[in-house]
Amino acid sequence: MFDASPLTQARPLSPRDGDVAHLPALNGPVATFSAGSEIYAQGDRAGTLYQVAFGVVRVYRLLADGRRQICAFHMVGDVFGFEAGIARHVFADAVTTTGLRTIRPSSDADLSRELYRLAMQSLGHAHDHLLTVGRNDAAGRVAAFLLEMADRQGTHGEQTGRAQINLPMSRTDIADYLGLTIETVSRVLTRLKEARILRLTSSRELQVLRWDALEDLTA
Amino acid sequence: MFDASPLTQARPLSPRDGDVAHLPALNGPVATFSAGSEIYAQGDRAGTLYQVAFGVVRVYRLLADGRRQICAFHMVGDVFGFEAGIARHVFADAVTTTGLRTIRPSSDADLSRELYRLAMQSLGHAHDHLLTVGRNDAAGRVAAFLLEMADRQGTHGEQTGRAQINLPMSRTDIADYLGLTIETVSRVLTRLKEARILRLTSSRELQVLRWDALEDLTA
DNA sequence: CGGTGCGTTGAATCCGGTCAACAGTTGTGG
DNA sequence: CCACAACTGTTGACCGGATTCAACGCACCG
Repeated sequence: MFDASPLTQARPLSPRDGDVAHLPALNGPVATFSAGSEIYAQGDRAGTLYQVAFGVVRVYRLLADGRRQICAFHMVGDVFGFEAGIARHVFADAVTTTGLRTIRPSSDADLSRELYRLAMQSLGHAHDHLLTVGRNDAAGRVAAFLLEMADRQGTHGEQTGRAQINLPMSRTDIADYLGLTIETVSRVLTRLKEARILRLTSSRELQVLRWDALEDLTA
Repeated sequence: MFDASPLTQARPLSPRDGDVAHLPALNGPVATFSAGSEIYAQGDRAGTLYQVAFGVVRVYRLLADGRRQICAFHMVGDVFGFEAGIARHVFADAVTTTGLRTIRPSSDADLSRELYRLAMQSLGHAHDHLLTVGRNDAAGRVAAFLLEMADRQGTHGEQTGRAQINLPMSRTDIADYLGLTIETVSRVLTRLKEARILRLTSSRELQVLRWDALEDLTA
């Protein structure tokens, strides 16, 4: 459809760019959260940062009528919990059973430098995500989502067999991440299946048959 | 056309405490950019931060086919230019004639602490903006945009006469900020006029007659 | 078994996009 | 000064994609 010019790379910058942060917290104790349990809520006192040891976390904002916008999914190694002020202005809870290490920002120069870099990665991701939500149709958003998940699982571009992606989150979560409805997400996935771009091995697991086709969809 | 008012931005939703930053750069020289001129481009080497002395800046991402998503408008006092890595992954250029002071991040602890806070404000704004783009219809997005502009100009909630909002940017800019088309933006504005919620004094200036109605639209 | 949560599929509706024409403003040059 | 072009913004008609509403399949679990 469109050829991606080298300048305008729409590809999300993978959080693995600087790979998993080597933070002091990596040695700390791991707190376990069961699927669906709250990590923090809007209005809570901010300050603590978290690093995902295992599992998946969703960070989101809510509207009064229940509409939800998921800002990001956080997976192994990711650090989240950055806030501008004294209070949380987003919610965070565990998608699956999740282990977290807490980080208390110290005055250590090297540490805060590293945390700054990680926070800027969050900002970069937010910008990327804004682009996909604001300027892609339903198919493009789902494609972008799948490519992001593949990146995170290190299976992006792998040949058949290794091209497995598993989705730890529900259709509702995906829809709320992409600004769509669950029905639309479902329909796009079946259309991608019918177009031989994906193979849906189960509702939470799929195979990518044609990466290039997926990338074309994100335009 | 753009008066540099004292800018007492009292944010109702997100607690954006401590407005204009008191940064050392405030005393530095101001570089002037004419309307439309580029400040930096995607791929440029990152590192420099900027503070707006006067005027308006748009920060955006581009797709290969020209589609654009504006991430943020920056006005007097705002600091922008934060990046995760060594290279820019967004574009920035002047909407109107704009003056900028440059900030080179030093090792000063207090400065970096302040810059960290400002960077986190950018992250918070990105999350807010993602919510409006992802979970609001056209009217809700335009309403959210107008409320944001009013906040920035310190006219939010003011009675008739002071309820003037001026829009330094074109309809195209607004559309690319909200993930809409210029036609839709225009239609929403005329509908808001017909509903006696706004009064359009000119294409770049309007009056808010009913703030509550605007806020209801954002749901 | 029936209940519940999750996902898929279908049909009808509607909102926003697309295409097109037109109006208002600014700027340029004869 | 006027004529014209170029740009920006508005409005209309039509269309299509995403939502809405609804039914159904399926796995899991009491």
